[in-house]
Amino acid sequence: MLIYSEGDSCPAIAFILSGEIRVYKTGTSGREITLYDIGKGDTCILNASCILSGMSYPANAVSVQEGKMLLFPAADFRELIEKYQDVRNFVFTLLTKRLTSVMTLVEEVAFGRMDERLFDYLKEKTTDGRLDSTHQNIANDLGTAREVVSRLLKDFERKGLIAISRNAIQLKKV
Amino acid sequence: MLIYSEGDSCPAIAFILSGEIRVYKTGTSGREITLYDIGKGDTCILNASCILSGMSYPANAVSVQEGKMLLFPAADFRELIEKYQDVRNFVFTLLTKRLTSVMTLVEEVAFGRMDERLFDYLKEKTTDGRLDSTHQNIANDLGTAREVVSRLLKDFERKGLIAISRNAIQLKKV
DNA sequence: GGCTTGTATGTGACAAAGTCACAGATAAGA
DNA sequence: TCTTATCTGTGACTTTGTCACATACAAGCC
Repeated sequence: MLIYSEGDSCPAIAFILSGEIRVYKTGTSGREITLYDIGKGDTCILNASCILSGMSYPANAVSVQEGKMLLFPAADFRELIEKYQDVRNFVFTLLTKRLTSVMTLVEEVAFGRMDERLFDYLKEKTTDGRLDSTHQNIANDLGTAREVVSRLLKDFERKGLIAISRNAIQLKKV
Repeated sequence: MLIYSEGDSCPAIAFILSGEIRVYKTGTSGREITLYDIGKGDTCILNASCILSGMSYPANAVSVQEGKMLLFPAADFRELIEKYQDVRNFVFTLLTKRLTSVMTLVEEVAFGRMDERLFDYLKEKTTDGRLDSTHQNIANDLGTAREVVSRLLKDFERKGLIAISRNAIQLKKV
């Protein structure tokens, strides 16, 4: 489900109680790239920063896994920020973490090789050696084309690193 | 002059009085990409956020044009933040702007065509239709290789869009 | 002037990644 | 079983990045 689109204003700040949200950018050709995921216990900090700076939401957010979130009205959140130092520190820290992680993403996209990025992705996203996803979804996370993912995965399979089946990839043990 | 390297800690926050600073990332192959520039009146917000979150500097910063900056000790800055709402708003807003601009950079690097990015760069960096820079410096800003910039500029020249000379590019009027 | 040295630019050949077009394969329902 | 939608595979071609090397230009020195 779509939660925010680029250019939206933020009437409230969301604290994620369960589920998972993907924050991503879209290119003209229809390709997508995931900026980061937010899950249980996280706050959509982009939300917070929009509220505090009065700017509009600069990306898209969509729920990957259904879940619940607490929506805290913008005005009340501003009050919290004014009153409690801990809240301020929490927000500053999270904002810095996101800025840092997005900077690292720039580096990876600009200089990283696709095969390495894909393999790292598999290692990270896999649970018990298994990832249930389509090549298209993987491509949307990495910011590349579906065909590129399909080709590289086929290479990995030929090298005996993984096993491919429809909607799933099995990472083989070394 | 190198100001910060990736992993440095931040003992103070810098307010730029004159000159210009380039914040960039480096890849393993030696290629570079500029994340953003900061100039007169700007604050190195990455600095601020490191101070407030206790993290280390996640990029490199180097002075492009010599100038002066006011260094404000970290502890004093923390006090300022606690006392004045205006300072907090200033920091939140700047942090959000940077996060937004770096997100946009991800989009450009992931989906943009190099010829378009280069031409936009020329239009932006040019003063009175002239840019004094080497192909290598341009490549370092855009996150590509020198050869790519040289080739594309040659194409532009053949199309009559620019004139190339050593250390300078002249943008022709349409 | 010519010579040397360093920096900047040009270019061909090849590798990696993205685009386009289409062929099969598989799953889900009617 | 048949139809339809989704997912995956692949060849041909373009764009971008890498490597190797050839010029070209500027500045200082003899």
